[in-house]
Amino acid sequence: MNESESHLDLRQRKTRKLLVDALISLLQQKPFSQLSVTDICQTAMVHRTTFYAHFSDKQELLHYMLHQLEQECIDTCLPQGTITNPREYFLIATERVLDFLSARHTLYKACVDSGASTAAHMLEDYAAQELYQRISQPQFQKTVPHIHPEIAARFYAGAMLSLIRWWLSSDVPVTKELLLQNFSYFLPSYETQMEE
Amino acid sequence: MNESESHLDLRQRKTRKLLVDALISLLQQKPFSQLSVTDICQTAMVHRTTFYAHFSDKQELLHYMLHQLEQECIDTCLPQGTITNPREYFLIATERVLDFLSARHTLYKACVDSGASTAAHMLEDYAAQELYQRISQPQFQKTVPHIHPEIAARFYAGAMLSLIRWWLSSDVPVTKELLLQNFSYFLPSYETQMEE
DNA sequence: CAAGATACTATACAAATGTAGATTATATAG
DNA sequence: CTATATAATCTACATTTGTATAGTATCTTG
Repeated sequence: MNESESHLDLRQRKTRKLLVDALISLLQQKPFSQLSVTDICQTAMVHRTTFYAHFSDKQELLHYMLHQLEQECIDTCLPQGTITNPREYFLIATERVLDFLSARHTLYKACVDSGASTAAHMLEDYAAQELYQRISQPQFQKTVPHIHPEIAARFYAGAMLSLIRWWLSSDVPVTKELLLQNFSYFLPSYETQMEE
Repeated sequence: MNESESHLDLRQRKTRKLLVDALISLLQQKPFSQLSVTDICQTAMVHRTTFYAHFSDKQELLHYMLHQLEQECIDTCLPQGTITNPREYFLIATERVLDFLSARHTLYKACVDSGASTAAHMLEDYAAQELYQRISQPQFQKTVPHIHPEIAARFYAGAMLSLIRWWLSSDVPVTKELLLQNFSYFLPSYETQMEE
């Protein structure tokens, strides 16, 4: 998606950036449901017909914005390189995503309230895809033998994002440290059985 | 939610049922984004002003409909009574939810495509809540000692729904049996360590 | 069953939506 | 730099949305 973006006309990229920035700015003030396409275009200083040349409605703009946010999150938060220790890999990823979304808490909340697919929900599909590639590495597969790698990816991505969504949405029912510590309990240990 | 429904005026329940039925019927033909409130009201034979007396927009009607669907799913699929074997509990629940949603595949797909919160996503919050109550049972807690019960609930609910969503959305990449068998690998075993 | 409450209908209207066609401005390739 | 393609603007219009107000039908309570 990002690479296809770069092949866009300069004018198109400019227009989309203006619209996304306008949306983010307006979401700090009003909930998504109360924003009109007209509002967004006025703030973005883009003609309304131009808007419809890019997006079929405001929902589509929201998804486009979330898509970019997720890409940034994935790039930033998922550890690069070979997985030598799956347990550590998941813990690092979870903590980073938690921090990433916490730092954008206002925007995250606005998206959750918007009734559209939440950032976390869309993130899950991305995260699962990324995890799938990494989980396919032989190093990792040793830790969950006989398991379909995509099933493992979906399982851990879903569990991870579910916990993150819960933690961000609730009013901090437990500390981040406790959450991560509990999460680690469920993770496959490396060549050994669960410790206590 | 359901119990508050029953306290509604007869006329209101009738109107809501007509609107929900109209929505479900129309979703068999067009994607949600192409439905107008006017369309829905014509099909439902309900005046448009009446619609707005119940829901602020079509998204809200969609959520209302999904809410009912989820309630039915929870009631139907989650095993009742005391949990004597957590592993079996999760497996039964997963299989039943899978079957429940499979039987409503057209509607499920339409909701996923609608860009609104998917049924599965909203289901997750419900399922987690329900699981939380059951996981609080001492019988279950023995199997995951020292774990915050709500964290366990969110973890398993997220993982379970993630797999279900994946399985329903993809074009059946694996058999249902393999999915369940793999899922069982991740479940806490009863008073013993992970088997190999 | 009658009275009062309240939900539905009807009409009207301002605002927003989504689209079509013509014109202007700008990016890109040669 | 220039020609060409194409994106953005502008205008106009039919449709939809969301709301306000008044009248009609229906439910519920006593």
